[in-house]
Amino acid sequence: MLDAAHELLGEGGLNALSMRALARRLGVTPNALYSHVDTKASLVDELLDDVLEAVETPDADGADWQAGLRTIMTSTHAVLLGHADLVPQYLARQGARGPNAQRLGEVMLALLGRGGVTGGGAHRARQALIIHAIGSAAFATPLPLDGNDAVELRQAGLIAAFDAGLRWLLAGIAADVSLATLAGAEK
Amino acid sequence: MLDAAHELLGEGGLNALSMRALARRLGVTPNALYSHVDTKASLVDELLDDVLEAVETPDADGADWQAGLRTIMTSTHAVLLGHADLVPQYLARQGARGPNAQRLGEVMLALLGRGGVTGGGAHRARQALIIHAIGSAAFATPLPLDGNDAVELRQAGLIAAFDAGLRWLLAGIAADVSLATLAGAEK
DNA sequence: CGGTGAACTGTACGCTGTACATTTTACCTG
DNA sequence: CAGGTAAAATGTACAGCGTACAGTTCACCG
Repeated sequence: MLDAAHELLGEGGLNALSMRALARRLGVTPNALYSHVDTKASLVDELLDDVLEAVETPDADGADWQAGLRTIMTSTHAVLLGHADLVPQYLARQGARGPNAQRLGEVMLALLGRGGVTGGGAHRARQALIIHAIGSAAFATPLPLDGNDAVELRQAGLIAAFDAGLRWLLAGIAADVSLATLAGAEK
Repeated sequence: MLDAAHELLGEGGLNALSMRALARRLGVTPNALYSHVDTKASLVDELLDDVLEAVETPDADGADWQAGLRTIMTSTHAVLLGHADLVPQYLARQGARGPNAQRLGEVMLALLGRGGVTGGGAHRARQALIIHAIGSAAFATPLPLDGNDAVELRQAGLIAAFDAGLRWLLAGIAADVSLATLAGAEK
């Protein structure tokens, strides 16, 4: 059933994913779906988290924590770009409901911790990174009226902007750590 | 009519804003609305841009361009927080359709230019800042199931995270300018 | 006074999510 | 193999949605 839902989403976007269309595809009456799913919103939540399974998680114990974060955020961004319809929903859900999202969040915290970012600072840093990744993907959602070629051109620029923003954020986070270290050394 | 739409939005969120409900409030049949508005989506677009009128625009020729950007982004963030329902839509629209949004975007470019950020770099910087502001607001959208007190507590943390991210971005943007200046001096 | 355009109405279509009571199906236990 | 039980699917139904279409009212201007 989730498979069929993903198919519909891929073929006709979020508009094509109605309970009735999904039931039709499965050769079943619409209400049968409610034996497997509480509500349409929760269905979308599941789809949302499914998508994140494709995100590439770096080894949390690797050498360079910043590179690790860059990998995970870039991969998240790329994956979300492939599911533009879902992204606005995602932000409103704080991107943190399903198990996959949770796993990614924990890897991020671990990486930050290995860089010396802990406690409230780590949560703030993680949130800024998440917002940047999801927000950038949402920004790339093609408007219905744009042509296909125009879309691709725009996407190249958007990816460059994503990359620049990601570097700024990571640099800022790392700089804060240095500051804290210096302040600690002074004591 | 836009006033009535804003009222509905304020009272019952996006769910309460249906063409039929709006018509009811105006004492009119639903179809009468289509003499004033192309489609519901375009109505929402207008509402969206209306909201941005409240954003505080600093003097683009003021002393400190970074402070100016901080003001405009913080104000945007605060304004959007008051209209949580609209924010996800906003991101998907690239927040750049209406005249108010356009005006804000130009002020941002002007401020960046005064800091020596120009060309493609300025567009990337602006985009990162916009994404951060809108994305942070979207992240703060209260989930239906949360209690009111829990929401307010969370919002305090979210605003702190917004602030931290904003500083990181600005610092990164400013640092890039210094680098470019140094590189230019070397030539 | 006649005409023109905007505003509005009534009717209608096809779609949405989902509640309720009922029936079919699959499986486990005695 | 028989009987019970729980999951799954069904038919019917409701209230709502956005909006297309054709026709009417009405204010205003030449």
